[in-house]
Amino acid sequence: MEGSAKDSASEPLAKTYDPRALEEKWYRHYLERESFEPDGDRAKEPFTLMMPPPNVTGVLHMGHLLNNTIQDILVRRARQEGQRVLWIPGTDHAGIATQTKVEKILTAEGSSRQSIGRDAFVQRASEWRDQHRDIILNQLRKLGVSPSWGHKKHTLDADYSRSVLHGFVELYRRGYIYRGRRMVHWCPVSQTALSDEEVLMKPQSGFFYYVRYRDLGSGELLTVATTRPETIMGDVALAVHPGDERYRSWIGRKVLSPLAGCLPHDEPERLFPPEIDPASGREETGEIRDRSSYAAKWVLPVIADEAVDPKFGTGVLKITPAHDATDFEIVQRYNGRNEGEKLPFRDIFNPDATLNANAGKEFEGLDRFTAREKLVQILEQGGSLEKKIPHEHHVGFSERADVPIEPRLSEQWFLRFPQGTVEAAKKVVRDDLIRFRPAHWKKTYLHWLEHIQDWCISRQLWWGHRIPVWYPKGADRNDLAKMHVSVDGPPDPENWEQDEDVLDTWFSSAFWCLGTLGWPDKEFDVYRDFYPTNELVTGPDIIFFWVARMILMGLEFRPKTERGGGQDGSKLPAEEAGERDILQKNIPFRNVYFTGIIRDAQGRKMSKSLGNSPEPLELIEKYGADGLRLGLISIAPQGQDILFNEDQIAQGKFFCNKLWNAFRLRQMHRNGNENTLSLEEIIRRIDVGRMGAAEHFILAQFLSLNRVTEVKVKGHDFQRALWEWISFFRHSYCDQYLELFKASEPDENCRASALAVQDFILRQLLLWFHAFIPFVTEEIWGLSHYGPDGVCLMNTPLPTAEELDRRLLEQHGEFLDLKRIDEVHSYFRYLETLRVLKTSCGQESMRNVCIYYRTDEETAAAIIEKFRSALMKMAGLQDCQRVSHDAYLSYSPSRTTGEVSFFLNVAARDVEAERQRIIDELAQAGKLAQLNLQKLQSSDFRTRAPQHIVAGAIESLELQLCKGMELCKLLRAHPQQ
RNA sequence: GGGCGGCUGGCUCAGUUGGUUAGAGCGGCGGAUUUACAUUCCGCAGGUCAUAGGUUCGAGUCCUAUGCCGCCCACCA
Repeated sequence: MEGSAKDSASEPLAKTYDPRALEEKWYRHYLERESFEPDGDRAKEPFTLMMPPPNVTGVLHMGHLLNNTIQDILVRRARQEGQRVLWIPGTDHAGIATQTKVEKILTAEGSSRQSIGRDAFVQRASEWRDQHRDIILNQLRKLGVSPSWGHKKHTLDADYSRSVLHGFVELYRRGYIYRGRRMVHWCPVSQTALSDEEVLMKPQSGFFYYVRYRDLGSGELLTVATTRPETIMGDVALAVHPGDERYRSWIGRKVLSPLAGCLPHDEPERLFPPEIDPASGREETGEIRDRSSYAAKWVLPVIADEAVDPKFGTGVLKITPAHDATDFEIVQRYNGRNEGEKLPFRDIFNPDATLNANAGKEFEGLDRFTAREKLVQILEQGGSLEKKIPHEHHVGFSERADVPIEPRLSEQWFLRFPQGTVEAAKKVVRDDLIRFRPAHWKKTYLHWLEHIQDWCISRQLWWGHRIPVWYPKGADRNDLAKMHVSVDGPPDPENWEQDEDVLDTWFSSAFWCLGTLGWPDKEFDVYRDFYPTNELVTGPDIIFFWVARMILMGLEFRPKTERGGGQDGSKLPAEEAGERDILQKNIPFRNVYFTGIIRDAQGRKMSKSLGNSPEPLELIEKYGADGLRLGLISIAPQGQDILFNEDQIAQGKFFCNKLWNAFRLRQMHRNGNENTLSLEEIIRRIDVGRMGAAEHFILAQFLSLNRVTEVKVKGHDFQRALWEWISFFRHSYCDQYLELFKASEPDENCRASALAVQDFILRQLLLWFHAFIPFVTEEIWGLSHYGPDGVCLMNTPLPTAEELDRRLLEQHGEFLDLKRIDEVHSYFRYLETLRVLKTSCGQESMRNVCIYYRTDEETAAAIIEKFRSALMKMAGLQDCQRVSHDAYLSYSPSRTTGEVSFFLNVAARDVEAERQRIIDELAQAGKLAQLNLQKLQSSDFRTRAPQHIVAGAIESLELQLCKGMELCKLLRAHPQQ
């Protein structure tokens, strides 16, 4: 196999890091070995993750990249920690979206779904789906994701469909699913009902039309304010608040619609004569109502209802019960109260939101907005329009079709979640049995459950799971006793007709954690130890659509599994709703990680229409999957929106390159007897007695970081841990340690020990970074022989910090020398001071400068002498000499750390500037000293602050005073001439 | 109308239970060098931590109010 060892000698790393070839090579390698399938070893703890199934109609976007990168990191890390990982990928059939796509194709062919019929349409849609279902998943492979491809699911797969239908049948049997004629949100474009969640409220500027209705008897006028005058033909009453003094006398009276008599084809003689006697109005009304449909249409009673807000508009509401949810309820209440007269529910719209025959000849066939204009014109001409004023209000839009929805009265299927399950769903999240990250989404989730509404789950579409309900042919469908509800249908299908509707796609997604594992069939046994799942990674925008509903379904069905403990199919008894341990076993997942939305540099949402989204595959091409993954994660704070910046992605690639080169350097220092580089071998090769100070320094830092970041990773704080490792590697390891290593000239034995320390760190770095950048680490791993031949990095466990500490201790005992580590810290401090000194005098490029230093502290002098050669190389010096403790070089540029002062052996170009700089620095030291002094002067501070803070203040004061003294001496060496 | 999140150098963000002089990356400016790596390294400039109060020996951090930006929920026709 390429990339793994053929012999024991190391293969050199190529001069340049080229992600393309090696990423492709390794992905193929993993697939061939089925490395992503769950390990068969049942002793290992299972780890399950369900990929949120992308829509088959979708294209890969930035959100997918981020989301799947996070998931991949989680599962790769779980594998490295010795867990048996099952990550199920899949796709969603996307009911409305797919149906719309296929219908468009049919339209282009001059055909339609109606003309080809249901079976042929479903066939066409299936074909289209088959062509597109794996596109996104295949694109995701380029990102290097590692789901268990062998367990791929699609929501319309036969087995998954059975799970969905079983869920429906069971919920029906338990009495939570019912059919009813109710007001629903209707999308006139898709021509289907929608759930509340699929409606988006958008602000719209329109008009408030004040329309006059005339009392049938007295001729008095009553003004109604409405935003939808086109529904006047659907009016069946006017309503006022029962307590509204202004209109009390109107209740029970009859008014004439302002449209009456205004239409050209209307028959004026049927109208009531204007001179009608008010006293007899009541009887006349009744009479005319009875004998004329015309009157029935135009004569409206004024009724009273609490729902009317007296303060809004004129306080009078026109009632169109077929086109407004509030009006519908008002009429229902009214009809419930009234034994005699019942108000009708007059529907004046077609399914596509054009007006129908009920609206009259003038309007039939018109679009609702055209009708509005025409109607306003007619009202104006008829003198019934009092005024129109601009009005800003919110209108519900269909999420998919982006058109205003119509409230529509229709026969639909609804799901009402049982209160016990709803309470349990609240509890599991409130008490962190399911942990939300970031936690603030808990409130949003709980608020939704507090106000949970019945869910309209039927859709008037053909593409989806057809509702498993059959009616006897020709019988009354409302006869519930005769209905057949089952997964497999009636045994004599020829005598039945199936419900035409399909289920909401989100209803089918609600079973994703169950159905993908084979629930409720026997097959579930195979996977039962994978439920409940561990993690869910998704966007907060589908918290209601998907997350909440999966939790509800999981708790409702309580599948019996190894990890869970529910009674399969049993109800969740209300008294158990408080039982923490039972709930713990029945949740569908334990952690939910909500990702942020990726926005463009200006903070706008990425969208196709704006064209502001980079092409994901191009990014991979440009920066490599590893670079892209690392860049993406490094800019993605937990749960916050992310402003996309391509420069940051480039940084990801730069890091991979740096890593690559650090290993090239290591390989250049290889010697012959380093064939195996197992952890054991590496530890053995560290010769503690010959370890340099630099190795003490870097190893201590490494071990400490290892411990600290492990805690962060456990808390899912990957980004923070990642930053620390990146910074350690770049700054501490490469820039500080390796440069020092290269600059010093250790003897052979010390050198061997240093290389062993490097291997110890590098090996762990590869393991640690592997979950983030799998390919480049795998490639380097293979070339460096850190594991046995043929064993991938992917299959190598990540040693814990505790384990590394323990193994070092076992082999070598406590050996880190704090004093020597401190020396290295001092070295870097002196080096920095020297660099600043050179730069500030414009001597950066000079390598022939000589430095003098003076110090009163012999330890400081010893450190400088010890690191002299490295210091000279790194700072670019020709010489570095100590001068006697009281020698200050006049007019020489200088810098002091307080303990050591450095002088350049050239005269300062600008003595005054040098003097000024010293004084500025002195002022700064004085300011800080003063600050600490002030604190110490306060007895409150001395008594109330903790001792270490007080001690810190004293120490800081001392430091600044020492530095100040030294600066004063330097100042004296620059006398005014 | 209700709720949530944010406000820290030019930009993007860190800043854990309050504690020495508020950090980083990018960008800017100035440099280095036949170097494991220019996909590199060194240095510099730049911040009254949105505003006003309060608590405290001590506030970017806690409390109250206000402002602005963003998001979610909501049947006011």
